[in-house]
Amino acid sequence: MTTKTNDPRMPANYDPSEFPAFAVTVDVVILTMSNKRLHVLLVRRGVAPFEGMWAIPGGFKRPAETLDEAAKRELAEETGVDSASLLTQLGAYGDPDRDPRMNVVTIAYLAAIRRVGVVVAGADAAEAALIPVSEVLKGKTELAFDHAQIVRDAVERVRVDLELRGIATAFVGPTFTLAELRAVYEAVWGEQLDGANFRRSVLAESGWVIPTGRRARPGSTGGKPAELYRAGRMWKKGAPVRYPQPNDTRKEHE
Amino acid sequence: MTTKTNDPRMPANYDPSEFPAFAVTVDVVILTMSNKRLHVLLVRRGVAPFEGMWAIPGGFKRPAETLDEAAKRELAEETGVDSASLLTQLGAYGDPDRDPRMNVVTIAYLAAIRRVGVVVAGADAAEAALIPVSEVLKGKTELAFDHAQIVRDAVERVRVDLELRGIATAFVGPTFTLAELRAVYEAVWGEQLDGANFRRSVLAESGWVIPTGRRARPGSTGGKPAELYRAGRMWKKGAPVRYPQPNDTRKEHE
DNA sequence: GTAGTTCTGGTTGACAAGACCATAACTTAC
DNA sequence: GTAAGTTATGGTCTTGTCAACCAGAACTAC
Repeated sequence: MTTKTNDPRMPANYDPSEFPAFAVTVDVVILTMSNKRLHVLLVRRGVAPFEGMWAIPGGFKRPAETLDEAAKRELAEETGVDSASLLTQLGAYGDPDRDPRMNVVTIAYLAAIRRVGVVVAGADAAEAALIPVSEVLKGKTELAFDHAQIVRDAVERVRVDLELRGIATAFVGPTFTLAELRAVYEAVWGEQLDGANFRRSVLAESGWVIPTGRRARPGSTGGKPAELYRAGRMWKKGAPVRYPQPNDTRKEHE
Repeated sequence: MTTKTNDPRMPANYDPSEFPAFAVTVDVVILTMSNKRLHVLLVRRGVAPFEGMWAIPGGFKRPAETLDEAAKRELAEETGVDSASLLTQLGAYGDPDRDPRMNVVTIAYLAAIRRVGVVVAGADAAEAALIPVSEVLKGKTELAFDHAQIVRDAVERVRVDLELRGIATAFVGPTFTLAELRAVYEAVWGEQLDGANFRRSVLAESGWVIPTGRRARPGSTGGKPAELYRAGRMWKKGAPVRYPQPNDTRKEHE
């Protein structure tokens, strides 16, 4: 047992020159849409511990960089993307035994990217792949360390930020149809949204999406070609689309 | 010396046994209501650097404790409160030069307490006091390190969590009147709220506040004695009180 | 007693949002 | 070519929510 929950030698007041040393890593939960489902980029660990298991990419923070810079670097190393449309801090994870080797505090970041270009397997990673988040949430894909919890936290964060800040455009391309945008909401929330009402809500907030005047090519199944939009500036407050609240007054057939 | 801000020998791929060492501190932004205004508990630093300046309390994380435990410990050491009504992680701060002595990554926590009991000046702190947050936000009270930014982030967090999760009961006593609860919202948001509408909104959410049947003593200015409530369980989703949206700015588009 | 203050319940009007329908513009199948 | 299917987009209707406002109740101070 390596746990020393109560170390009697630990003084109540620390001497600044004699602090406990920690390793600090910055890990990034990289989310993207693929095939109408939310996916997370995972790497298969090539080294112990948890060798052979899936994990979210990351690495040690360098002393001369900020946390944001470290996250940006990790994202670029892993995907080749150098400018994420969304990259925010998610939280810190520092349980004593989360890494069996040593004391590690991890700062987790959340990244949303439009499309994964090259998926690079780094030095510690034997393989990299996009895994549906549902597989992770259901526990069908086990992750190393406490990374499953981190992914759960990341998805929950996306769910509320989608409603609160409307970060949906981070998941689609530079131009997109409203159906594509709606697919992001539906994938993250797991709810069907009415196309007409969605359109009205999104367009009501001026400056959120901007029509380009051009039209998309209809899909192979036909249909009226949709107008193409591009992302406007982001919100100041409130969001155009709300998470559907079950109306108790709806008809109760069965 | 342990500070090596730029080590050219740092390889791109780290060896796990040779990671850069960081000090990890856990600092707590302790907020409370006093005299109808939001206050933050600050300590005056007794040691260099920033000796004599105000700072938020905190200390080094111990290897055997979790981050949450560390925050709880710091809060107890500083205030004597052992069970905060609200204690959540706020974010991580790790800019390279935020501490001139060495590489320090700080995990900031946000605590809301009902009343400050004993304010203890610790080993590093010569003095402790409650300062109105407005003084910090306006820059009238300068803080050590990047603590001013941390306080700003904490207040912003409270503003949205008040709406999203209804954490207002964390700031009032075990029993309270609706006017007291309303004062929390008004202090944090800086907006006047209609008493009747506030009451309706709060009571609409069942289980959020529970009437005790007793009545408070009217204040010295008279008035009908208000009913006393106690906090129920917290929310699952949505909040009973929404941030007032100015209706006139809503019809700009078109 | 009257005046002032606070709490509490009621009403109303504007607006937001979901359910649903209708039509337009494309596809493929025949 | 026509018919059928699919998607986008605009419309209507109904319901619920919320802020503004009003009125009365219950206290204190004088």
